[in-house]
Amino acid sequence: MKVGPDIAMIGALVGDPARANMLTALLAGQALTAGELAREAGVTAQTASSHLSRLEAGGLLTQRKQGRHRYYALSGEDVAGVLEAMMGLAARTGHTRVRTGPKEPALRRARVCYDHLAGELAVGMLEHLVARGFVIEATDALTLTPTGETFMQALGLDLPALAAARRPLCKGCLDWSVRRTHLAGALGAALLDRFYALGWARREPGTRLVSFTPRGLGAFREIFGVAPQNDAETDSGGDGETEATA
Amino acid sequence: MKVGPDIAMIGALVGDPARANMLTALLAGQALTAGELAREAGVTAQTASSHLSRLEAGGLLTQRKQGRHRYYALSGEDVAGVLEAMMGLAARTGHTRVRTGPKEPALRRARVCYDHLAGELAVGMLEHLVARGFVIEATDALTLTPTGETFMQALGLDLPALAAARRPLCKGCLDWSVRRTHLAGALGAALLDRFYALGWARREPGTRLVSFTPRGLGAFREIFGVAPQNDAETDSGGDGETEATA
DNA sequence: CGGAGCCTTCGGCGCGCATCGAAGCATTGG
DNA sequence: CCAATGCTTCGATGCGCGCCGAAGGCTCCG
Repeated sequence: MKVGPDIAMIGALVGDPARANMLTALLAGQALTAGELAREAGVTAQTASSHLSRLEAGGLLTQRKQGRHRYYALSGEDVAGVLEAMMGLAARTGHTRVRTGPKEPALRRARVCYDHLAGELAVGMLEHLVARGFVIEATDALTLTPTGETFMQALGLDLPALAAARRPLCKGCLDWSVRRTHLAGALGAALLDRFYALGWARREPGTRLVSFTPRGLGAFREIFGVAPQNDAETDSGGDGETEATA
Repeated sequence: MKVGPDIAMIGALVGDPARANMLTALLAGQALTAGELAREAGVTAQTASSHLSRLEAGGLLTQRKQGRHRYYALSGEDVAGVLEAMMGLAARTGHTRVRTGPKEPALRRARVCYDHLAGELAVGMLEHLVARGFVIEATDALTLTPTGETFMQALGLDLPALAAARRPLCKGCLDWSVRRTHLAGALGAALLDRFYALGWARREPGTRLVSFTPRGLGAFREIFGVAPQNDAETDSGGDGETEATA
């Protein structure tokens, strides 16, 4: 009985602004040091330390010592998924400023979600994969079909290696901007890596932005049939997420 | 732009044990009164009231006045989705025991709601009554038409007696399985009684379950045109907690 | 109408915890 | 060895808010 308290613990962890800022910063997928997270959250190192151990004790974060640094990262993809879902909720319930910030549109277009692609492009991609029968979308479960495997291998993915990993191959992740499922899991991560390797896109350092080159966008659209709309540039710069404001 | 604080607000709402209990209680889908939720959360009515307005202000709950009760329900499927995702997280991080409620499907199909029928069967029945012009459904108000009166009398209902009662003849009542209105009021209660009398169905003692006999289900479907799908059995007893009562 | 049930608002109490200053370990580098 | 950096622990402070008792508003019922 009493499942309430359990989810309350998760909620309470996310419920503090400082911790929420840390978590959203870590949504970018890369591990950050305690100091960076403190700055990100706008609190002192002591306070951040307290928050971080709390988050780790709660199972949301993993920690790795390296030299005199302590690197923190989300403990898993599911954490990222829940956070994204909560962002979506916050957006829908309208208690968030709908005021679109300067770099919002680009984020909405293509960004990294933990280790895979998110945003309109990602949603469109999955949509296309499903339409062509490469992926089957049941309730909450995604499966790669045999023809889908062929397709992925043609893209240059090493499927056997992916299948060998303990990690689930396909997973759905709710996208907060589009409010639709996009592809996560080992396959989602591998695809994003492939896009980088092909020179189609690259990370904007310090942000969650994924910016596609014109050539990459063209290739992406040709293969995945995602609607055009050029997002083109990203102003970059900026701090690390959370803030921005005009 | 502060996306952090937004998810922090959601988190904080879920983060309080009392509120978390309310939310998980509502996760079953059915709307509950403020009092029931107070009991569910183990707090007094005043405290619950405060929590509920907070949850409503936060956009997680919707509220509907019905008589001297105030029914609260999750504001949408996405809220339920986020809550379940959080429960999943809590389960994974090992800070909880998972409890799966395997008694739900039958309840979803047909159950008693106070004194009338609820569940898919009930929603389908009202749908049919409206489609055939026996009942007119305005916003929040249901009216029995003359042809509807004839129909009810053909079923063996004593309409004059029902009309004589102080109790409103027709009333709408929220149902969670289809998130639609089903028929309550004196007519709804009389219909359920009639089903019992006809031997179509009977209560499972100690639960809210209403189990139809095969013959009764057939007759019901013939008359009200509700989609087939045999509900077959009802498992075990279950606790019954939350709700019910008279 | 008056009484009862359901719920909300108001006021005050008290705990929890986020926060920061200062000090204590650890690691790196000279 | 000492100094510097990165992070943690300790202690104290203050605010937020969860909680309930009491009182008021609605609604239903006889």
